[in-house]
Amino acid sequence: MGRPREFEPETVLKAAYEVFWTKGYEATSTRALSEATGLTAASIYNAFGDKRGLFIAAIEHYLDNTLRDRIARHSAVASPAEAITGYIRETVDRALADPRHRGCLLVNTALEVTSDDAELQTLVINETKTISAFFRRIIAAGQKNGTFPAKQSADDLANNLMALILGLRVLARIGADAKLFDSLIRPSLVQLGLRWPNTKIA
Amino acid sequence: MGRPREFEPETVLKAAYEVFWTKGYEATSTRALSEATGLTAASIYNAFGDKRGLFIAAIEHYLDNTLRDRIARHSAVASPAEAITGYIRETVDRALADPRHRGCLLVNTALEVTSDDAELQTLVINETKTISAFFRRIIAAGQKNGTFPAKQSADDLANNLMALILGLRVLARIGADAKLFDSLIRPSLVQLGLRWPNTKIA
DNA sequence: TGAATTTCAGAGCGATCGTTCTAAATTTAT
DNA sequence: ATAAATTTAGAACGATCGCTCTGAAATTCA
Repeated sequence: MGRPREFEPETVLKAAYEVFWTKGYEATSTRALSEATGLTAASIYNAFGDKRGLFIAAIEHYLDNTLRDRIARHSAVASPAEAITGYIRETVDRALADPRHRGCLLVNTALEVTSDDAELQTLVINETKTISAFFRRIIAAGQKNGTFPAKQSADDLANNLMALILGLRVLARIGADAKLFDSLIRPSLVQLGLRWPNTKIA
Repeated sequence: MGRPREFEPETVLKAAYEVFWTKGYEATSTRALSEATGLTAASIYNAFGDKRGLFIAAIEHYLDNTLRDRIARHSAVASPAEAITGYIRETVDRALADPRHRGCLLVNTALEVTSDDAELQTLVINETKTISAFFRRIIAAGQKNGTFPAKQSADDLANNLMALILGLRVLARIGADAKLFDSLIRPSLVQLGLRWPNTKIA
């Protein structure tokens, strides 16, 4: 019944989050979204309700493509040590590879939009919980099999890494370099008994 | 020569950064700034050039009042251990005391405005350097007099703390609680040989 | 006192904002 | 075929945006 949509939701959401990621929520106009997605304003409002609705859908798609995907891949790694260093390595490399220093859409959003938006606030909170839960699982497993020292709780160590990642994302946004990333990561890994080799410059 | 200004620059800048802090740069209208400062649009543009000019002046004033002031006060403390725990304690307490979860204006700005604004980008970068320089001074002194272990470089430890503070500010913005703050801070302090007591709930 | 100078108040500028409307196009169900 | 349903395109809506203009008020130097 009715005329079918002419666009692929995934393509549209990808295009949309790229714009939001680059310019921020407030600075992104609905016209810019029309241009980037190829949809007219009517189609956007028909499918997503309003600008904020598209934003939330786009963020969810972003999280599936980046953060959640990354956690899933590194959760499947056999060694706890490799899971953690691999995850952080990938985060750093991605940050260094982005010439536009866009940081993390989730973190950017957290700071720009959430002050009086409870729904977005919980969305961001839940993702930070997802990150520290990932770290906690790996660390607990590593402590159990003796890879990691067990003097501190897996909870504390995981939250410490999670906050460090958030800080790293802030620094990524303002264009920090490999040397700084390596430096700030090292201490938090040392206490897990891990070495953090310097990032090789491409 | 000419009519004198009727406003106190400090009062105006304070009122301005309160608005920017609460709503973000893009979401703050010049009319909101007029209302908050008590100045007419003409006066604002006369004194600060444009919205961005007022923003930069307001940020500078904010930094003097908060971050730089805090660093100065804790730099003057005799014991390196107290300097560091005191600084972090104050940061956490401030975050917990703000019912509006405004986080840090500097960090909020870093993520919202800087993507293609070189001037603001350097402003933010310089402040992160100020923070880690503060930590580095204290840690180096503590390592020299034997308070802190010297196995890791003061540079790495300082950058680690600085990034942790940035992450903490992100979490403050989305309303994290004392338990999470305590948890994430503890590991980075343990490796300095410091204890981090749980925040007492007021 | 009278130019010169600067600030203030408030209306108003064009541009752009998020959003909606009208109507044509395209489909499914009868 | 035809009715019902939905999506498209593109113009257009009122509101608000950052900013400026006009002219009166307030000061300093002569």
